[in-house]
Amino acid sequence: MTDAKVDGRLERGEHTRRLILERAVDIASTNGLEGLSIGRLSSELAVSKSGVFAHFGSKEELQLATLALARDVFIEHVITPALRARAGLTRLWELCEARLDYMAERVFPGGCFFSAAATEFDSRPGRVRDAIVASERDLLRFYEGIITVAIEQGELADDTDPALLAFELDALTRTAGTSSMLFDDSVSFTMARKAILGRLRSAATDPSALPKVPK
Amino acid sequence: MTDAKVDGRLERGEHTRRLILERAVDIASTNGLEGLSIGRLSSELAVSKSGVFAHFGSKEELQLATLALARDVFIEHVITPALRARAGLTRLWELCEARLDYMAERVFPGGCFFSAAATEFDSRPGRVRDAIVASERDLLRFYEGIITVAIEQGELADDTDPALLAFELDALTRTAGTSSMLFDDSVSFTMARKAILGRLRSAATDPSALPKVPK
DNA sequence: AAACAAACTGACCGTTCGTACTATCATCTA
DNA sequence: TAGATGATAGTACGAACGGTCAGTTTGTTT
Repeated sequence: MTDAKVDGRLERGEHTRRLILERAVDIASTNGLEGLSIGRLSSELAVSKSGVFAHFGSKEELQLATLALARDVFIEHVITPALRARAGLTRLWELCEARLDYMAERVFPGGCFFSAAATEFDSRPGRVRDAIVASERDLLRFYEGIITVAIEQGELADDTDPALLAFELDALTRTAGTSSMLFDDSVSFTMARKAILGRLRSAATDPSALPKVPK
Repeated sequence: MTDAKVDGRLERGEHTRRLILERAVDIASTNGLEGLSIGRLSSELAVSKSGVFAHFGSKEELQLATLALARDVFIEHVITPALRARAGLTRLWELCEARLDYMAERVFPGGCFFSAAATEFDSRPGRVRDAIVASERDLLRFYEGIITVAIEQGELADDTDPALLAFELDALTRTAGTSSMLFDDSVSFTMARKAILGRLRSAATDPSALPKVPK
């Protein structure tokens, strides 16, 4: 972001900041953003508590920074792969697949970071909540944009409601993630894939453009 | 449960226990089961901390008792109304409606208690998690049982997969709840209703038996 | 080598956490 | 009315919390 880099290498401060945040996302993914504590971070990283604290100035700022890193990771694992696919229905399906894979891969040890953060802060005002809301809204908008293109390209039926379809695909994917954590199995992913494919085929003008629904 | 009642009235101990737990579910619904603290409970209720503590013996036991009360409330607002409806497709639709209503009514100030608890504990072993898993499994089984009856009654297509349809309906409903909290609006419920009706009509042998999909 | 700023440490503050132990209180029975 | 029993209060504990601050280390610049 800033001029923190000096010929490709991170400054000292920026380096430990990264170390702290990488551990922070792991802790927060299992213990929640509120369960994330500066003391635990410092002891696990063998860094003084005040050293950790100095990087952020407040716990809220630490939470926001943690959220920002998690967002970067999400973009890298989900958004970017989708953008590599051909615009329209292909990209939509790739987005669903990439997000399911990202959840199955356990990129964060505690499951999808944003699903956890969203339910944790959905009834608690503040800047952290605002940031989460913005992220979730962006994600839904991203779905909707892709769906709109698919409609314009004639791949999805004219009467498809982009916001509604986005909601449905998001719900199925999101729930698959938490269910797989809760029940500690992967059948949720299989079901989500079936459900998503079924829904897309029912909205597609040419269902054969999509992978077959697995039995 | 036990002989705590004496001719219809609660014993002294059982009475304050209720008071404590009723406040506990409210706090936990917004702050999480881990964010629930004995100290806060005691100060808000003007009861000594040790007085609160004595009822449960440990925080974990308090969490389990809170969960049990939340479960009772859920059953009262969702399961019981569904059971009043005619078995089969009617009951299935009533279950979805009742659960959406229960979320829209904000029975708990922090949104659906179980959705929050599930994501909070989905990666944290212990008795609390076990209890949550059991509840969620019971709920899915309840869906599946109703779906199976609807198939047997010829209301849903023979090739309907009960577990898959249960997963889909649960996902749409659950996500509507957290989305409505997060975005602070009610369009999520409208979308969930549309999506659920659309899905049920596609699986129903006689779609006209279901309410019309609202525009 | 001196100077300087940024990074980091260690000790400490006040508060709250869960939990323990003992004493007091209310209620019912003998 | 005396005693027993269970419910609640009071106090204290060690640990962890977020946060402060003065001082030391480190790396760069001159």
